Amino acid sequence: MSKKYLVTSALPYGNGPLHFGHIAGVYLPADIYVRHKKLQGFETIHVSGSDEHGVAITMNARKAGIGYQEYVDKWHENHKALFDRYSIHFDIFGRTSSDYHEEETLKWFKVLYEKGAIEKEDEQQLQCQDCKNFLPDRFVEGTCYECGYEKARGDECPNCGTWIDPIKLINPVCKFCESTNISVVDSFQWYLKLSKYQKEFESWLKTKEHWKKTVYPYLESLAKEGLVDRAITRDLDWGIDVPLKEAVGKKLYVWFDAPIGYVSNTKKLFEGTEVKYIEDWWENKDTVLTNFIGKDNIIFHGIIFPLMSLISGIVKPVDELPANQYVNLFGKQFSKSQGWYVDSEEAVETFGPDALRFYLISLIPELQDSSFTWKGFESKVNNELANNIGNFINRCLKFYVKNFPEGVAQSETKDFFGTELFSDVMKLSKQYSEELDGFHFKKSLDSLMQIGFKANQYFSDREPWAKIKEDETHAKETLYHSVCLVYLLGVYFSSMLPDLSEKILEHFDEKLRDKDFLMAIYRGQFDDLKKYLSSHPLKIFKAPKGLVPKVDAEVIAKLEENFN
RNA sequence: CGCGGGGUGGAGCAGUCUGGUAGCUCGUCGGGCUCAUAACCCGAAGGUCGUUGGUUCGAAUCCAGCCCCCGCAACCA
Repeated sequence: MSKKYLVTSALPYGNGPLHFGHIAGVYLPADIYVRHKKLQGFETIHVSGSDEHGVAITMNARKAGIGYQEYVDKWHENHKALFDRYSIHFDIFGRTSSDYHEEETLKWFKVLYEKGAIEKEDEQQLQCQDCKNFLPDRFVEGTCYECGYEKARGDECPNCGTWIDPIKLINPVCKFCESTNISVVDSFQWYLKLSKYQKEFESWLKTKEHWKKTVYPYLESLAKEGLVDRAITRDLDWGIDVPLKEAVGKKLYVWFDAPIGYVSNTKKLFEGTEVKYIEDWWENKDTVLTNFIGKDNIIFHGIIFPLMSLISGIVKPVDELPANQYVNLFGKQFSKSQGWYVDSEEAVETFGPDALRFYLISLIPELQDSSFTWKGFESKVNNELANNIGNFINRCLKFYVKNFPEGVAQSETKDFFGTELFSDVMKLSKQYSEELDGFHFKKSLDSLMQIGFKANQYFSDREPWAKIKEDETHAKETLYHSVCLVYLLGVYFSSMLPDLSEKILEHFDEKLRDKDFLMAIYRGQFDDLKKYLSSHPLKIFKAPKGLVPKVDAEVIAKLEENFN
């Protein structure tokens, strides 16, 4: 049985716009990986959806003066539309406020509860007596009992760094309604007893030593400190009801149900088909489960959800966790409220998906934070994508159409597949593919750029513009081989820059755009192509136009002004 | 002494596990070419690899200390 790939992207929280950090850190690499695996011929699905529960959503919906559902509806549509503009494709993009998700989540709760992994525990917490909200962490501010700083949050004092116990805060203030009428109330919540499964976790984690060094050592150190039980219920009026009689008014904590969203959305994807979402995918030993996430999610995807999976036995735990670091904006974290922000929707409307995807790939923070700048965007797109790839395709196709409008037959030239050029390109494409398999997106893109460089070098060395006057056969061969390279570039770019790829391939015969045909070439199998070329002249139907438009320096200068 | 990551020519990064003349892309400078999106090709300059000390015939790479930056710290989704 050959492998199949179940790829998930962190469910975007339905609470605000997505910025370049989300795109470059999670969704873009996931999209590229999925396209890559599909092109290689593996059965692959990309699952994600909106994460629509939790306190932050209730707060912001109230602030916006609209209902919770209406609020999350809005962001769900917004995120979907944005992904579409960036050509980020999901096989399903569902939502956690749906019935099918609630059903799946309750199943998990029941199984975990029956296995003794969930227990009720008493606790004290702050409650605002005016708005009646419970006040965990940052929903309360007050004076630090260690250093006297007046704006200490319920989780941490920004002044002295003390880890705050909110109950001990002096003069607490409710962040929902600014009331100071706050009292300590006795309460109880249900806890996921992770500490009971320390051994199971450690032996599972040992099988993940190959995970990258920003992930494995971190998890290892957390395991060493000992797993901590976590409350998975909340006093809220939005979310999934805790399915226990004594839990009236309590909801499941958003982080309990969010990762289950991967499973529930898969279920939804195959609804009404023969496919069994658990047996065929989530439990299948041939499935490689990969979670694309940002570094803030490592605990949930590297400890909590894997343990929920191991304990419940409902699904198998994650296989690959290529978590990325953060993309900053001019060196500082994105912050909508402080205006340190770029509207990613406006950006893609202005520059199109190819340019942005290209730059964002180079920013994928695989091992360390990276930084978005408009100047960087301009220089990367113009100097590399446009000048190297765009210009090569342009110079080559224009020359070809002008001088050989009827195309060139293979019999008129030396066999392309026997050339050193071809074997060089094969080496690079193999590298490209292997780097992608290992989640090394930047290096992978490098290999593609190397193909572009080889192509330009070949074209220049052979001087077809001069040869055409004295030795037409020579020029013909150069162009024939160069056009073959253009075609290969079109094929290889289909995982990284699908829009550009399509634009390139549009210049070729319909047969050469056939999906199976492309997949074979992507995998390095050229029999079909050879057969086609032996019986058809390679013809380009139209001169290229605006394949990779350059980014306008003046537009960039204006955009850059906002960040001085 | 909370945890993790990072500090490599002007910029962005690879190399560190498995020590052995410091590598890539961009930029800069010089040359070539003119088919092409003032693009492309060839060549050159530019780094005591954060810092101090240690191990070694030899350290960016191993060990110890220190300095600086970023993130996380499990109820920020």
